[in-house]
Amino acid sequence: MADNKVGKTVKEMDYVSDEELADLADLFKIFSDSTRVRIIHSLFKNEMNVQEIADTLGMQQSAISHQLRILRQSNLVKTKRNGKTIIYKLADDHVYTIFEQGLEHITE
Amino acid sequence: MADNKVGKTVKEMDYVSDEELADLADLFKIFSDSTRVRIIHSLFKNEMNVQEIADTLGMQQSAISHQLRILRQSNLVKTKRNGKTIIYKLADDHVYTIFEQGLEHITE
DNA sequence: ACCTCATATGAACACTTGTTCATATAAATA
DNA sequence: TATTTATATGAACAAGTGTTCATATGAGGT
Repeated sequence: MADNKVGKTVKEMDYVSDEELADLADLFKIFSDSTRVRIIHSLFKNEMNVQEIADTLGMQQSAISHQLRILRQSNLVKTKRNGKTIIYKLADDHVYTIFEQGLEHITE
Repeated sequence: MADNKVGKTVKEMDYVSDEELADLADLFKIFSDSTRVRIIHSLFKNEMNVQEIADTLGMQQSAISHQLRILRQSNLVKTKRNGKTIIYKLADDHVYTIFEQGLEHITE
């Protein structure tokens, strides 16, 4: 801790394995596409079905569906059925914090 | 705020422009490569010159130098000269917080 | 001033990624 | 059960990315 140049820690950052660091990179890779970022951001306010998301972003249903699959596989979104449509919502609010930190870095 | 599904905010997440969201994606894109993540992580402990980083990661000097250029252009690392070598250090400790949040998400 | 050597750069390559278009799938409702 | 329709999927393509190899650059030390 004493030789830690960047100050206090919440989770200790020493001794993180290369595998964990690779997983970390994979997580950030999901946030590295603006379509996915816009999808996530739009889900902060309301849960939505696929077509609503597509309409909100002004993109094709297929493109959105492909991206939703990636978000699903990473357990970042959850789904539930409502009649004929499938409604997407964020899996947890961890992403919110990560986005906040990122935005703070950008707008400084 | 009342209709915010994910709870309290530090920085308000409503009304973020598409341009800001694109910038956010670009920031995460930098963290989406495991080499860059490993470089950043190794700089948490000590500042290092290019060859030291390459040796630490077991990679070629050229590969590291290419990645350091990306980190430099994003103002994530700073350089100073020490004799013949150029020493890299993190520009600020914002990255540390972002990494922590990411690691917490992974290890939960 | 001239080497030396650490770092930076450019071209080439294989690999990955996001979108579109066309179509398959499957649950709902008549 | 048949039909409808929202969503998912696969192939194809263009664009982007990270590494290697070879070489340029330029500041340091003599």
